[in-house]
Amino acid sequence: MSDKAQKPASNAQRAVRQLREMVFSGELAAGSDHLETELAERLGMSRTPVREAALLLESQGLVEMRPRKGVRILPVSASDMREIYDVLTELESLAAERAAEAGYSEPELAALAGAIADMDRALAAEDLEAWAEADDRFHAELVRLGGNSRVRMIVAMMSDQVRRAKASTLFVRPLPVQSNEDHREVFAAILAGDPARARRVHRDHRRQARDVLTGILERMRLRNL
Amino acid sequence: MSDKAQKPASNAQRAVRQLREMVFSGELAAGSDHLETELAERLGMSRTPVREAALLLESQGLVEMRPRKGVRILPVSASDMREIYDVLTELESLAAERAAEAGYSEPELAALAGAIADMDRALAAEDLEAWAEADDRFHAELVRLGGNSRVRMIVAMMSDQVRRAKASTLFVRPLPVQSNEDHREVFAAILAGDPARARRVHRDHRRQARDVLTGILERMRLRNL
DNA sequence: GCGTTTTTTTATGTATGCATTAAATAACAC
DNA sequence: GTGTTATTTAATGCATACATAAAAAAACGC
Repeated sequence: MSDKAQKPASNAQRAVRQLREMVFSGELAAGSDHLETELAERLGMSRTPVREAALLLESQGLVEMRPRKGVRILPVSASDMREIYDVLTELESLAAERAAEAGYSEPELAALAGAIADMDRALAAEDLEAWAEADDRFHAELVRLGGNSRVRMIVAMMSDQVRRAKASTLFVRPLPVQSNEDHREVFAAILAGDPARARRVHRDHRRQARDVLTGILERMRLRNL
Repeated sequence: MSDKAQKPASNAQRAVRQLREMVFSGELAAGSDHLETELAERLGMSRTPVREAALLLESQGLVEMRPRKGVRILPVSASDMREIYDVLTELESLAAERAAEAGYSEPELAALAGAIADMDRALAAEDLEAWAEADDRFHAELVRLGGNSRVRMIVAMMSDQVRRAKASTLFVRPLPVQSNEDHREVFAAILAGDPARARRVHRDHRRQARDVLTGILERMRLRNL
């Protein structure tokens, strides 16, 4: 059903993928600079595809290219996080509303229900990594159901930007019990075909998340993300 | 106060600017394909900076690069337009809300008021071009006042995508009398510090615009944008 | 003629070379 | 030693060369 990459895939594409991985894993630390030549060597290719990849990542807000300093991995501050969450809140709420309007049948919402179930399981087992993974899945699926490809793209972009910060704060946050409640309610509203409720609930859910996360970030400002 | 580009500006930047112009002016028609070499020649530079520019424009959704077909200028369909307006509606409404929360003083809102005045003038003179320009200015300023740099970027991106379509439909649309009313009301709500009203009014305004525009596009589907 | 295979053409993706210029270092005056 | 100027170093931005692969054209079999 899902064959990701059968074809060779260009070096530039590989560079994008690998650089993203390196940023998310922290192998390229936030705030650090890296010369094009250095990155090219590390990826085993010439500067050209690396440069193209860096340009793309720059347009996505993950890095910044400065004339002589190299590629800088952009840190994410608390105020960045607030901005990003505000965007996510608006666009995901829209997606929730649209999903509720679309009148999906229960089987069509299976993926969403699956993500919720996984989050419950993960929460019970106190497996935060698994919870975070299922949470991502829930939000991605919600946006997919919203049926707006531009919303999907923008949300993916913004999610990338918070991914690092989320990972670092995951174990500092309170157990996301309320979160699971919220997700269930969004799901119920979509299934019931109640757009206004879906929007409102999801909106409040995201606002909540934003405040928790930015609060933590402000408190632990020592280390950059 | 505002010096755009004193320094030489790289070829790649020039390529971005010029290609954008060419797309907006229709010199590069929607749906048409252009080889990198051809564009490079037209811009008087080598393929490298042209390619970088095209890559950027691709990430902004203006063009698409297909392996052997060249750079394709993406057409904007009615359903694209609906997607884009939905995004604009959400994010600009947020900006309006935040602007109202910020409690700007009247002088700080001068640019916004200026845009509204210009729109009134243009409307009275039935100068639609001038009206469209002032309308753009109003929306850009509103988003600036919202104070979220990511919202600003995304809105700018989406606005670019509709710019061509707006130009083509400008003279088919009814005179935007209601539009001016709406803008004045959004302004009043911001000045009065009433976030909920600013959001609601702007939201309705955008929805309205979306329906008008997509309606027209669906009716005149003959020519691509 | 028409379908198939071979050859040719050509656009891209990538590597590489090089001029430019910013930064760093050294030289120097005092 | 410190502030200034000259020199060196090195990273980028761009041009260019080239291998690859896809499409177009030609050759061919029947």
